[in-house]
Amino acid sequence: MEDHKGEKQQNAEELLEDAERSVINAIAETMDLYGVTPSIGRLYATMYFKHDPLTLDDMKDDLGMSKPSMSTAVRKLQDINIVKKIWKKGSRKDLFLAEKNFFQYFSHFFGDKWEREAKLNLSAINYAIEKLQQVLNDDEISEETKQRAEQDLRQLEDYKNYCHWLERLVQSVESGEIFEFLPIEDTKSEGHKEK
Amino acid sequence: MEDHKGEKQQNAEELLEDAERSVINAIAETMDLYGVTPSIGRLYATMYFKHDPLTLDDMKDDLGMSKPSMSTAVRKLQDINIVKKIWKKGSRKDLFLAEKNFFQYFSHFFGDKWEREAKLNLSAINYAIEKLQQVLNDDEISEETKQRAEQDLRQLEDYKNYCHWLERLVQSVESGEIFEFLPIEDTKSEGHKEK
DNA sequence: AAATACGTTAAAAAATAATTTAACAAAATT
DNA sequence: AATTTTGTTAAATTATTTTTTAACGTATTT
Repeated sequence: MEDHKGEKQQNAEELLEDAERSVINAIAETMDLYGVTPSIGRLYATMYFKHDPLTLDDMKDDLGMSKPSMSTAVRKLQDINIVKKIWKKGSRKDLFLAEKNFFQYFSHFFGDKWEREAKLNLSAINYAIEKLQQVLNDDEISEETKQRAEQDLRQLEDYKNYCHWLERLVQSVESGEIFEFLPIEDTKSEGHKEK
Repeated sequence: MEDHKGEKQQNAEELLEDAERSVINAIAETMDLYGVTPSIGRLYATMYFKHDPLTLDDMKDDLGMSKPSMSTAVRKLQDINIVKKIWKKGSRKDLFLAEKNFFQYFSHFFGDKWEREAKLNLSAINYAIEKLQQVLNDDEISEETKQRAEQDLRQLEDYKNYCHWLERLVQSVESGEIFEFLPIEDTKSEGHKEK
């Protein structure tokens, strides 16, 4: 009945696993909310609790998945800049470490997406505005068509303003300026670890 | 060779279609970026250019899809609060109208997600912190396990701060306070239409 | 009251996406 | 130089999601 570990010790390890598991699930579910697939979310969440960098084989063992899956998953995480490849003398294998500062995470994740969103849409909007102006500059066009063009144009000007606003949001997130407006507060006493 | 519409008129209509199509594609692609499926994104984008409310049959015809698809798609758009059901005297059919103010869109879309994210994670974090404290309060636990618990605890305190920050971000987005920090600027001369 | 119109749910089919196994190429070790 | 290790790509498989067709229930009209 007696094991090599004390039962208290064993219980403590279970508590710890349990604690980590609950947060891992929450993180993965959160990422799913923004279109990151559950497996990739789970990989990030698992790495979040690792204090040393992981190899692809470590990930494979931790998640019980194949190595090619880990390879592609970790690349996606690198693409959104929340996992970095680490160089370490001696190790032949690639090593990966997760970004643990969620403010950093937030900046990369949303910053990149918003930037892409603004660029993508501004390009389409400008193209559209040009076409609409061509319609409005022609006299032989029916009133109905012209009105629709005008209405579209008004709407797109608003949309354009939104895209520019997004760009400024990105800027303030990436520069950290936003944290002057919405400061990072510490619920616990000690000073916050910033990079 | 001559049609019932003047060829200029016909060309104008094509330009207009072309203009709208380019923006529709951009909006749908953008929404896809955040995990909204292409069809649902395309539906919203199509509705964005309609100035009168649409019925399910209108949508069906516009997108060339089945009515049940439209029914479920429009419900998802209602869920993220970017499409509203409209009541209109006389019409038996349900009528739907898209939110056209993208600042409003932004607030609903990200506000709701961030709120959910914060709540979900805070709940998991608090659960985890409780477990970890149990480990730390027990004397018969190995130093190694305790250190891991302490490290997790420190990390989770940071995570908690992030979640609270998210909550305040939501608040400032929903109250409109954020637009004092990052004002909505008009690239065109006229004043911006606010609700 | 019977018939039609409308929206939704359920089941089936089709289309996508995720995952694995196998094959490969590059680098390091023996 | 031959062999092993490592990471990635390609093809095949599996799983999931999306979409449709069919069936249903409610309300409206005739």
